[in-house]
Amino acid sequence: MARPGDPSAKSRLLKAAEAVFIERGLDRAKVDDIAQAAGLSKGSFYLHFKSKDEAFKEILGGVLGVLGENLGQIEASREEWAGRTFEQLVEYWFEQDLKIFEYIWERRALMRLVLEGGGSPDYQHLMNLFAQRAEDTVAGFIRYGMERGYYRSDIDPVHAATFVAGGYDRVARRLVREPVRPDIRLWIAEAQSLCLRGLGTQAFVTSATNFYMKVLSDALGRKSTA
Amino acid sequence: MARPGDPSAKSRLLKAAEAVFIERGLDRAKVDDIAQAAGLSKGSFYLHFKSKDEAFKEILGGVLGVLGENLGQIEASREEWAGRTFEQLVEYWFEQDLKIFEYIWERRALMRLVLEGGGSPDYQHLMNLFAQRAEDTVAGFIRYGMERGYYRSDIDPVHAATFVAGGYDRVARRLVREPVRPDIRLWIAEAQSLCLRGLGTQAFVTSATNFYMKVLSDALGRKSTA
Amino acid sequence: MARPGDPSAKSRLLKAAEAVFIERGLDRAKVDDIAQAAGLSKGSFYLHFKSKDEAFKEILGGVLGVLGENLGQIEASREEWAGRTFEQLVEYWFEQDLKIFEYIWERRALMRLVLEGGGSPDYQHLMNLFAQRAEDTVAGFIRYGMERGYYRSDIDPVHAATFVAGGYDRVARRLVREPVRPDIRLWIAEAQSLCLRGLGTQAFVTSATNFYMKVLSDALGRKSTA
Amino acid sequence: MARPGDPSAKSRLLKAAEAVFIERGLDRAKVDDIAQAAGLSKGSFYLHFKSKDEAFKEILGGVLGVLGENLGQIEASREEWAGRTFEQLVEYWFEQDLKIFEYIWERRALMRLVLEGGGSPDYQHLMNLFAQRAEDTVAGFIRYGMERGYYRSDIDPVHAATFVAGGYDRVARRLVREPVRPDIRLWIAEAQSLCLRGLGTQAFVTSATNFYMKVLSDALGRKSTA
DNA sequence: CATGAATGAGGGTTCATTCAT
DNA sequence: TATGAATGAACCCTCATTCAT
Repeated sequence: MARPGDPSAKSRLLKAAEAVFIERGLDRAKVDDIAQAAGLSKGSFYLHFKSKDEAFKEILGGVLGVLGENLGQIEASREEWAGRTFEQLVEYWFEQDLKIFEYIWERRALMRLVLEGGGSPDYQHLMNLFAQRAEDTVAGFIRYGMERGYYRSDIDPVHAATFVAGGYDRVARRLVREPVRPDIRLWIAEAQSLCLRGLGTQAFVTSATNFYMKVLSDALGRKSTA
Repeated sequence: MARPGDPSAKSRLLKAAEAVFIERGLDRAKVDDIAQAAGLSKGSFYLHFKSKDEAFKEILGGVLGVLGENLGQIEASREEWAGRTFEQLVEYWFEQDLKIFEYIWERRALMRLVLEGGGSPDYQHLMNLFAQRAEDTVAGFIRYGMERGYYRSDIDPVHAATFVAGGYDRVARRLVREPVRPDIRLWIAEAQSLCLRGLGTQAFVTSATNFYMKVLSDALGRKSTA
Repeated sequence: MARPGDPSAKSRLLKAAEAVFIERGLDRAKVDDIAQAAGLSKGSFYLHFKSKDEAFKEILGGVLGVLGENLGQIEASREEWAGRTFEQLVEYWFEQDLKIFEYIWERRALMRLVLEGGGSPDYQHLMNLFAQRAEDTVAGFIRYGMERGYYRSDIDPVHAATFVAGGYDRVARRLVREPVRPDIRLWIAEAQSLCLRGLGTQAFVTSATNFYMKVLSDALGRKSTA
Repeated sequence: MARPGDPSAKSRLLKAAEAVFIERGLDRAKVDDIAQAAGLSKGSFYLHFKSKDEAFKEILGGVLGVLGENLGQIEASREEWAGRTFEQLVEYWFEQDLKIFEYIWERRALMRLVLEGGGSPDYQHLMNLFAQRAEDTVAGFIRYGMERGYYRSDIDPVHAATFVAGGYDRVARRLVREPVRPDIRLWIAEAQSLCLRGLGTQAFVTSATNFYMKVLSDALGRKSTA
């Protein structure tokens, strides 16, 4: 029996699909279950998606898109950096990472599915595409930092970016598996601190350390009161 | 066509099944692939297992059995505890946990599959059974400790056991996802230390702390030389 | 969304349906394609036709109707035949057949679909119905011819009609598959000549032969100048 | 319920598939029907064919293979032609074409399906491949005939082959639609005669004409006695 | 009348399971 | 015991048809 055209149909299907994919994985997720979870029929699913895989790709694209936009914003903001102090840049970087990791945390169930290949190896290339994008962004930063004298001049930006991006990836993979919300600020502070200590010139490291010390002591404060 | 009866057939099938389950998950694992990986035919698989699920259950039962045996040994050894000192008991406990977690680490690929439901929710109850068993064992210990005066007398052994067993479970889940072998002794020391500090009487904690201090400083030593 | 009521809607749909049926066959023709080819929506299609099959039946009915009308006209004209000469009758018969075969040629793409069952055996009975109708008409003629002494008296009109109708059918089937327009007059002359030679009395055959000779020599003339 | 392994299963499936394809076309043919017509289940069909299309391709490949072999034999026999007279060559050519057209006639139901695209346009390219092959063979002949002086020297072999191959194709297409076995010898004689008259030098045509006259008069003899 | 989102039966394909050899 | 052809349930996807707007 037909229903009135419902403009929310697709978003309801996406939501339902996400839930079912998260619960059962790409393979065990039945299109029928997704459709019914959205209050629709199997046929309707195919009005909005070419295939089950397509729906998964769209969900995947959604999160990768948000993450990509964040990377884009960071890159776009580079022009404004010229007038800032070390401390301001470190803080800006910190806030950006925080935003990204908060998003990952919020959508951790899906992100976990995504990071683990969606129950299928067929989508690894999308992840790889995004990983490359992230690595390129990191490489751009490292080059910028080297030009400004923040980072040591003997660094190979590409190799360093590979390493740093790999580190972030690992942190994200751990984050999505945390049973309870960890202190994300602390995680980031640790990761960034590591990067800075690894890459930075003496002056920059000293400068940045103050910022991270504060974050860490705040974190300890939170921990001890928690 | 027929091959000579091979007594190793079943164990080869189990090994092959484990490998294929780990690689592809329960669903994507084809019986044909398992049989061929064991150098046998699909038909032979069914001579040894009632179904694919049965084979999975048997593998699952294997690891849970080993873990269960460990729990059994601990429980069985309780009679011998009477004549031991605090320190000896703590050390004994530590060694038992170490043995269990080493086993989990060795079979981490399979354990991961197991802990994550084998790619299917159908086996969660087996996991739950084992979890209950572990929780009961823990509760038994807590009661024993309370009787002996090691643990505070205001503890609810069941609630406490739930919490402690949950903690261990989480540690195991993290362990099976570690990309490189972590310092398992350190992990256990931290977990046990937490339990003891949470549960123990003052005297017992002080006593045990020496042991854990040693483990921790050994761990730091390992880390700094690594 | 809604368009103004358009009285041409149904005829546009019929035209579009015919085109799509011819191009893709009954099965592969999608209602959506038909509707869009008519500049309408799927829903509109169902305002005018109960089903896709119904639309096909209507198209089929259209051509069979035209052909049937021709048969009807021939039968209805029988009263006027009394006053005519052999030659006039032969010529009249020739012109009627010509009209029918010209129509078949004009609509050969559709007729081919029709004659081949519309890509589906479900409509064979409609064809059979028409075939029966044609055969009955032929039988009526044969009886008329026998009464008048044109045809031999030892003919079984039903059997003969079956044969003759089958012959015509075959000619039609061949016609619709001709890549270029053949000399339809010639085809008819040959078919009719065959019928007459098979059925007619000596006097009638002689009489009619003159007519066919003329057609044939005209045909040769056309061929030689073409 | 399992049956004993039957080595004839695939050939029975092919036979059944051919029958069902011929009866219903590629689209309306259900795999289930094919399997059951072969006394097997749907699943068994997929033991022998990757897909329904694959089965069709295999059948198609079978007939095109036989036809291709015939072309191959003709080409391979060219070395032996040197010592022969015109008449012998013409007769040889005639017999080869006869063999091919007899085969087409024997398998006309399938050939018709093939020539009409199998109810689907997806296999046209296989037909086109074969058509090209045939055209190339014809072109080879024309070149040979020109070298030997049988054919006029002002011919473009490629263009001529295109025309001749197209003619043969049309003859085949008509043949497969004949309701009763036509006089294939006559058809070939007419086609070849046309080719020879179109292509041959005066001497060759005269020479060949005798042969064809004989075939034609035999055909008339057959017709008049039939 | 027109629309197009919604429906669900139908059929292709996969693969766990059976069983005659 | 070992084999692998045969089976058929299950699930994805298509598209004719319905109906609220």
